[in-house]
Amino acid sequence: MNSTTFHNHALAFSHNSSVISKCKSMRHLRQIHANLIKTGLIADPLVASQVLKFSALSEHCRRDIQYAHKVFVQMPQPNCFSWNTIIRALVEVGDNGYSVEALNMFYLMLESEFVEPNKYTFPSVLKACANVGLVEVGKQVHGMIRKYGIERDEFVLSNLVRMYVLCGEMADAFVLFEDNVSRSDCKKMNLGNVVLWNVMIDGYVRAGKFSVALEMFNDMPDRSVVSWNSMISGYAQNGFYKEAMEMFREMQMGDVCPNYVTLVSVLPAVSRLGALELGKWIHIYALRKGIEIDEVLGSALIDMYSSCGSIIEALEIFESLQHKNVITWNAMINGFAMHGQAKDAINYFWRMEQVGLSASDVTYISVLTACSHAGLVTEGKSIFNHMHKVGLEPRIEHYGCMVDLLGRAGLLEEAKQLIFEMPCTADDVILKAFLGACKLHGNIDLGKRVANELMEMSPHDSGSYVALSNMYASLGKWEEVADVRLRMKELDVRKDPGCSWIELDGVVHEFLVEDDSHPRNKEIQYMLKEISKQLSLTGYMSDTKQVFLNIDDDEKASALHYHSEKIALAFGLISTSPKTSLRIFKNLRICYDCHSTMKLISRLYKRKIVIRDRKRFHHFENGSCSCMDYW
DNA sequence: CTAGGGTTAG
Repeated sequence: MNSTTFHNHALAFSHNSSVISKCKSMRHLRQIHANLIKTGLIADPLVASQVLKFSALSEHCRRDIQYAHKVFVQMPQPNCFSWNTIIRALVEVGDNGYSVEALNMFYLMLESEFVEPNKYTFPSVLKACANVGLVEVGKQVHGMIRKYGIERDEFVLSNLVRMYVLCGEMADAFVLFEDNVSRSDCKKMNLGNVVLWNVMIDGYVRAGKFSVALEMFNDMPDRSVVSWNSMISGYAQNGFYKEAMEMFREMQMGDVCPNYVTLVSVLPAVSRLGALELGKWIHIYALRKGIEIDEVLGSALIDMYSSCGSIIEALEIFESLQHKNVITWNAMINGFAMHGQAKDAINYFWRMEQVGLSASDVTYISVLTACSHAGLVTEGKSIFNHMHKVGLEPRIEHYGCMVDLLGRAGLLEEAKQLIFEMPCTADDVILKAFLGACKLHGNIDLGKRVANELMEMSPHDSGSYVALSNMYASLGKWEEVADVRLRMKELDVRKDPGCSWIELDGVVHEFLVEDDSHPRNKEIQYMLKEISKQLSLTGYMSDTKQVFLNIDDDEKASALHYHSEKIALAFGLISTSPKTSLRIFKNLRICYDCHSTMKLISRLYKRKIVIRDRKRFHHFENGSCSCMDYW
């Protein structure tokens, strides 16, 4: 190559390189690529690498791994950078990547005599091992890393530890972690160090070892936003909602600011606890901080608002989102389902298909639940059939919805038939739905059989015993009730304690059945007496049919007055100014008596009362409930 | 060229 052509070449390269770096679409890249082939400039490994890098890893547009692969295999002598690029692209594409392909590519790289893997190669290779859970391969790779003497590189090291963590080998991860953390001076706690702690914390959270994770979290010298996020999402995903929210609160006391992921992680906990005030704060925080409300954060907000009783605000978020994916629609449809707005759920279900998104299996669960809670049998059936039409195989959850839909509507025979006909074997949830229907429609014979089957299936689940006992109680068969209770005692099965909570000024107050532990218990008790006095003035008689105990009517009535939602209600009434609406949450489903009481109170005290029970919302206003007494 | 995320039958 003489100096002129070299000069031209260098010019051409810098020109093409900048063209590629400004490239915004694969279409555009193809044009440039074609041109490079025509002019022969593609022969320059640096130019070819740029083309490869764009098609494999561009962040401006959808990557095209197939195209990248074609570019790569046409390279006569790919350099180390090219190998690293294609391996990383293979690991990163899609959800779990083409990890096996990436590993195969890595093996080819090892065989190539022109290149050696370097510290940029191994992070991707380790990720591939972790993705497919190949610890043995990971260990071999670990050996190679040692041989190359790059084990101490912070990126290599953190990926190495993460590989062990994701393969469930916490002991191996810990050895590496400890070796490297104790080695470093306390003075220079660098970023790589925080990452190692974070990876370990994440590992313990994944392994369910929350106390170890927390201990490490407390011990670590420096916490980044990721450290907080790992703890928060770990708690939230494992049902430790209070802990997740507590962490989030604590985080705000410190100097690390919540980011996008923090919000997305904590919102499910806020939803489950119904902490609307905090949820609103998070929404405003995102707006104030300029955190983009995309379809992911948007879906979490929709779920939060609808789970906290504010379906209108949920809808506002939904409408405001430019990009909506299936999960966004699901969150909205599920919101309608929870609020008993079955017609809306169904409308949005069809609208979703109109805008070209196909409903997922989750969508069907939500829309079928909506039909079930509203008694829309015909609609539910046709939507269930629609599933077949679009080629979605109903899962047991869908059959569960249908059994519930039919059973609730009193079509017990049809429900039973479906249980026999469905391709999967009935699980406890299906039988519980059916049992609930038997109970609702007073079919004691069928109910008894299902309850017994259920008790055999899961003898330590209190549900079947309670349902059976309630069925007997409603028929006044006290001997049988005592019998069921004896069986429970023998097997040490306990009724799930009812629990309700109410959020006032951002603080969640929790009440159990017959709870007298609240600091304002005296006033609460006084209010409860006042309520029952008011109720009896209207001639209301407690419905004691569903009381679990065989005691006399007076005692039963008082037992009902101490259901946790009533205590929470009394507390809400004495703690808020007149006309304020009250939102109460309950871990179980609301009982018939509490439901009637709430209706009356909404009229007597002129309060809107919103109750979220285990499954859905009840909006009480002026003596009636949004569920139209069908729940 | 490291770590963290949303919807789901009783």
